[in-house]
Amino acid sequence: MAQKQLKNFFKTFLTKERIFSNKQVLQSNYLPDNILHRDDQINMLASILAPSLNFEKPSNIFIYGKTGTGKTVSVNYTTENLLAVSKEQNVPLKTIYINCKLKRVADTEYRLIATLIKEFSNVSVPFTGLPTDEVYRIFYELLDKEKIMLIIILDEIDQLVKKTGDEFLYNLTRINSDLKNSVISLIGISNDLLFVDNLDARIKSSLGEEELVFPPYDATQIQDILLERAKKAFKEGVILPGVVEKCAALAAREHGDARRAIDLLRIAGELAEREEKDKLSVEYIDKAQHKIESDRILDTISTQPKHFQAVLFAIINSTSNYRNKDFISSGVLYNEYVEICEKTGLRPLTQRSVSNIIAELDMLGLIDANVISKGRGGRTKEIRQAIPPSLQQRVNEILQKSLGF
DNA sequence: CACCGTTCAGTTGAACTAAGCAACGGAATTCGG
DNA sequence: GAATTCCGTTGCTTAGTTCAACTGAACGGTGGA
Repeated sequence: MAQKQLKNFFKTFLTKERIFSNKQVLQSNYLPDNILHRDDQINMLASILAPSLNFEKPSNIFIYGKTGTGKTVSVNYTTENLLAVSKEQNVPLKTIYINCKLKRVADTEYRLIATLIKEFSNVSVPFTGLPTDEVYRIFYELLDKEKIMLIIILDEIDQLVKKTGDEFLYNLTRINSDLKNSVISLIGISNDLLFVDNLDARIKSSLGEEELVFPPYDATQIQDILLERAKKAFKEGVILPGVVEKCAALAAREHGDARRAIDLLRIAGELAEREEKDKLSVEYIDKAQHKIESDRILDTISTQPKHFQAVLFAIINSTSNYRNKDFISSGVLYNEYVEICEKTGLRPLTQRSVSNIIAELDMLGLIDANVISKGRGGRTKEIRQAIPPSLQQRVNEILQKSLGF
C-alpha cells in the first residue's frame, strides 16, 4: 500500500460507518451489570459471602460447571458488588482472582502462592530458589500484618490439583487457624464435575462447605444473553434476523457455552466490518465459527515450547497424505523426532519425555492418540493429527519458521 | 477348536539428577575516625 | 573496629532422565473332542 493510500485507509477506517456501537460489551473480560439466568446462583453466592461484611469468615465455596456457564462472570459480579459495599462500610475486604490454568503463573504449588503474594501486595517473590514453606510464611506474614478479610478465587482449580496434588488446598484451608488478625476464604471453580471425588477427605470437607452447580444454558437462555449483549454492542438494525438464533443454536450444541456464543457474535461482527458491510448476516456466523477454531489451533501451536513443536512437526510430516499412512506409532515417531532435532540443532529429549509431550498434545486436541496393543507386536500409541486440512499448510509454515528450517 | 502361557514394544509411575536460583554466613575489603 | 562487598555453601524448585514394573492382545504350543 502506498503511503498516500495508507493515510486514506486510516481516515476512512475512522469515518466508516461501523457495525459496532460498543464492541467492549462482547469482549471476554466485560462484566455485564445484569447477568441473566443466574439469579439463583448469584443469590446463593451472595448469601454465603455476606457474613464477610461483618468480618465473619464465609464458608469456603466450591463451584462446578462446564466452560461458558457463567461461573467466572457470576463470581466476579458478586465479589465486585461485595467489594463496593465493603468499601462504603470500611470493611477491609480484598479478593484475589487467580486462574490456575495459566502456565508459569500458577501451575505449581510454589507458583500459586508466589502469585498470591504478588497479587496481594507488591512484594515480589523469586520464581525459584525458596522452599515452599518459606513462601507460605511470607504470605502468611503479609496477610497477618493487618486485619483483612481475603477471598481467594481459584479458577480451573482442577487443573492445578491434577498436576500437583491437593496438598496446597490443605495448606490454604489450614492457614486460617494460624492467623490472628486476618481471615481467608476460598472459592474454588472447576470445570470437572467429578473433581471433588478424588480429593483427600479432609480437604473435601473443608473446601466443600458450600457447593454450587452451574448448569449449562439452553438455547433460549443463550439467546436471551446474546440479545441483551447485542443490543448494546451493535448499532440498531445491523443484525439481520436469524443471526442471534443461529449463534445460540451453535453454542447450545456445545454444552451451552455462552462465552463461545458471544465470541462467535463478536468475530462475526468483526469479519463483516472488515468487509465493509453494514449488516451482519448469517453467513458471517459460519465464517466466525471457522475463524475461532483456526485461531485457537494456530495460537496454541505457536505458543508451545520448541520440543512440542518438533514432536508435532514430526507427526505432521509422517502422517501427511503423501506417505499414504494416516497414523504413526510412537517408536517411529521418536526416531523421526530425533532426526528433526538433529536438523535443527535441538538436543533431543528422551522417549519418556516425548511420551509426556504426546499426552499433552493429545490433551490440547492437536493430535489424536490411542494406546493399542498389537499382541506380540507390542503396544504403541497410534497417533493421528487432528488439525483440520484447511489449516495444515499454515501450521506447517508456523512450525518450520519457529524451528528454523 | 478352545485355552493358556509367552512375548513384544511401549506406557506409566516413581525415584533421581542437573541446572538455576536465593539466602546465609564467613572472609576479604573498604571506610571513617 | 564497623560496614560493606564478595564468594562459597546449602537448600530449594523444576524440567528432564533413569529405572522398572506393568500392559494387553496376537502368537504358538498343548490338550481335548
